[in-house]
Amino acid sequence: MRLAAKDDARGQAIARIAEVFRAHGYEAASLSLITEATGLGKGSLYNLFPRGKEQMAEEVLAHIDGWFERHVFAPLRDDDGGEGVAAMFDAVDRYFESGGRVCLVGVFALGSARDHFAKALRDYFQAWERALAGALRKQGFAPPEAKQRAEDILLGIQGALVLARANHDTGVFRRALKRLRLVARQRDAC
Amino acid sequence: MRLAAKDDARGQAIARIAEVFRAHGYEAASLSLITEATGLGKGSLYNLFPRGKEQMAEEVLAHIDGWFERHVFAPLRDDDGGEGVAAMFDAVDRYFESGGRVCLVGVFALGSARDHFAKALRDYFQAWERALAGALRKQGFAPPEAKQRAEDILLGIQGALVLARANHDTGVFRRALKRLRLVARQRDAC
DNA sequence: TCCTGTTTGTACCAATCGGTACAAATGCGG
DNA sequence: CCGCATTTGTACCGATTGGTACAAACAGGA
Repeated sequence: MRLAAKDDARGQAIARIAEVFRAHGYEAASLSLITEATGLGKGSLYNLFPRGKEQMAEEVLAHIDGWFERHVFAPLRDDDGGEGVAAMFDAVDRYFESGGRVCLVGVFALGSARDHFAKALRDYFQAWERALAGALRKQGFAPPEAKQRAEDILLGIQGALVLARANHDTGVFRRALKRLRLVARQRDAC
Repeated sequence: MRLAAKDDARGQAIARIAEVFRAHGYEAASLSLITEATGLGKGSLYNLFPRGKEQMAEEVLAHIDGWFERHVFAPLRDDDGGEGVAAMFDAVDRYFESGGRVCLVGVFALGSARDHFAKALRDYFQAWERALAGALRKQGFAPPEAKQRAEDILLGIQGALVLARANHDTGVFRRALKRLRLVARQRDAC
């Protein structure tokens, strides 16, 4: 098999595995679920990821981090006008399917897998918060204010995902996102 | 054993089991973990909870719901001045140990256990939101505004718990709670 | 003190867990 | 078309899963 094809297979597998982890958490994502979701047997799975489930989770986290780096963090950092923040909200809305999809990093953070992947989880949220705070500063917010608002926005997104999933209602997420867009713009919003 | 003593044993067991579910989620909370945490063997466990893990989770959820009903929802409903909302924030801060303890209902909501306990999860958040919205209306907020702010406060608490746990930092939770207290009071806050 | 119903520890169950071994199937370079 | 390395399916491993069976230990009432 060509190298590019192998990378393709890896990429597809990682995407499928990510959805299993997202829906079930780390511990409950059994190899049989992963086998079913990917169509790959144990042989293939352990050929692609010799260190097993742990490596799968690491690569899934790296994959997500890469996606956010490309579609969220980088646009925020390269932002000159105010369109970086707006782009972030658009990307977030698409990524989480307006609250129908949950945050894998949040799922890992709440479970007992947190300790094992502590660094990745922390890095993800910190990178996000720093990029967002930077963009808010460029919009004229004072540094402490920008940092506080960035934190509030991240926290609002995560909370909205929890409530949306608990209530089987994506409306919560959509309303929250609309309000958080204002928090990032208006000087007098909370 | 006297009936009161049996109820005592049940109560203690439920509290211990709750912490296991809280720390590990539903699927990953194995009977051996529960045995260890409670000091009760399988015999005792299945004597107290004949339907096994499922029943334990149900009773844990009911126990939590009862606690919030007594310490949060009822004070909110009986509120005449503004002290009901303040009491809620105090109770929440204590209960979640300033972000050091996670929300079991949130953990269940994010995991695959959500579908099995869907009603309990939904009821918990809806009861909370309604009680809080009612208290906010009594403080003079228009009904839609009160509902929106209640939702934002719940969502903020859940999000703060996720971030606090991901970052190993209870500061996020404390800052969020301070800000949310303002959201419940100030007319011009977001 | 005996009797009876409850509580508890232990052995056991089939099923599944994550992971390994390895031979057969596969695909590519020559 | 051949030879060789990679990829894959399958059988298997010990450990652990949630749950059951049941006899021994225990309790309180008479």
